[in-house]
Amino acid sequence: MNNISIYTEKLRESGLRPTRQRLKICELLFSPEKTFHFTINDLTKIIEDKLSEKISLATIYNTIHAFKKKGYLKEISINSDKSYFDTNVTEHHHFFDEDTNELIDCSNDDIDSVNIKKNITGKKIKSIEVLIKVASDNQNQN
Amino acid sequence: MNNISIYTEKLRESGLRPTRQRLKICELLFSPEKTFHFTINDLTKIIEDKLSEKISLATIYNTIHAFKKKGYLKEISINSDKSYFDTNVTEHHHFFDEDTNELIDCSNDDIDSVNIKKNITGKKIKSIEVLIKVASDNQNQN
DNA sequence: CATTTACATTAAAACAATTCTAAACTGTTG
DNA sequence: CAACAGTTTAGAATTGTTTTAATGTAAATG
Ligand SMILES: [Mn+2]
Ligand SMILES: [Mn+2]
Ligand SMILES: [Zn+2]
Ligand SMILES: [Zn+2]
Repeated sequence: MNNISIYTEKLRESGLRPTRQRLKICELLFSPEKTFHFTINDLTKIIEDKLSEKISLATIYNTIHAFKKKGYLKEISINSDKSYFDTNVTEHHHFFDEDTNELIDCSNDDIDSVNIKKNITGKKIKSIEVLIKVASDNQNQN
Repeated sequence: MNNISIYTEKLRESGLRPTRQRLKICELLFSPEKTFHFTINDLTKIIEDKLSEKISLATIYNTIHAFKKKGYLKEISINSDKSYFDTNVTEHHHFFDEDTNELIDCSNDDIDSVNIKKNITGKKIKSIEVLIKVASDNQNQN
């Protein structure tokens, strides 16, 4: 099947024209069968190294932000060093491996649903997400 | 009671000598009856404005990091713009008000305890924390 | 089809948070 | 007091991110 037209649609939905650069980014993000987590730096490296392409940082940031705004990507905050993005846009929880700095999806089967009994008055709950930090047993957790 | 000796002890425990600047920081962090959340920028502002003191940024960062390492402060990741710190070092959950960018402790009474059924093999769970993002009902959530 | 216009890409500059550096300072110890 | 270890500081450097402004591209207009 023609993925290009899917990417084109996603770009249009995000308010962007389907350019060569943006289609390349789409291919990296949306063609893998499995969802994954990445930083802008990861993505830039892949574009440079694996694709031997050159897409300017500004274009990468613009495109990623447009997708995030539209809901085609999710941003995950693990630490304040950098932003992580997630191609799995469903509401879900994460393990964060402090040894490897790796972010791993927590299947809904692996956790009981979280029940909030009392909310802030006048506010609506937008999301409930759990972050489980893990590390090797015999590790010094700084 | 003499808080100074408590602060001195905390500093020593964190591997730092009790200097005038560091004791000032201790007072701001540990004398309030209620715990609170702050950014380095918040803290710097308080020192400058309310205390009319001048403590260099480097000293502030050093001291906060030493306390964090020792476990006298906790770092909370909400977004990647800046780090939030918490004087409540117990494991607990947070509401984050997207309208005001305010971080609010979620009392343990307000949430059922989170039950993880399956963990990553060979890893130990270091913490389980829930982040509940809230916003005004009639708000555009970008 | 030529012209206008809107949108894109880019390199580089600007920016903000954080970390590092190196020199001056302080307090303790021999 | 002299030597030393640790501290403070201003400012420089670094890092991730955003903005700018010049140039390019391609859809829309007539
Ligand atoms: Mn950090
Ligand atoms: Mn952000
Ligand atoms: Zn995920
Ligand atoms: Zn808290």
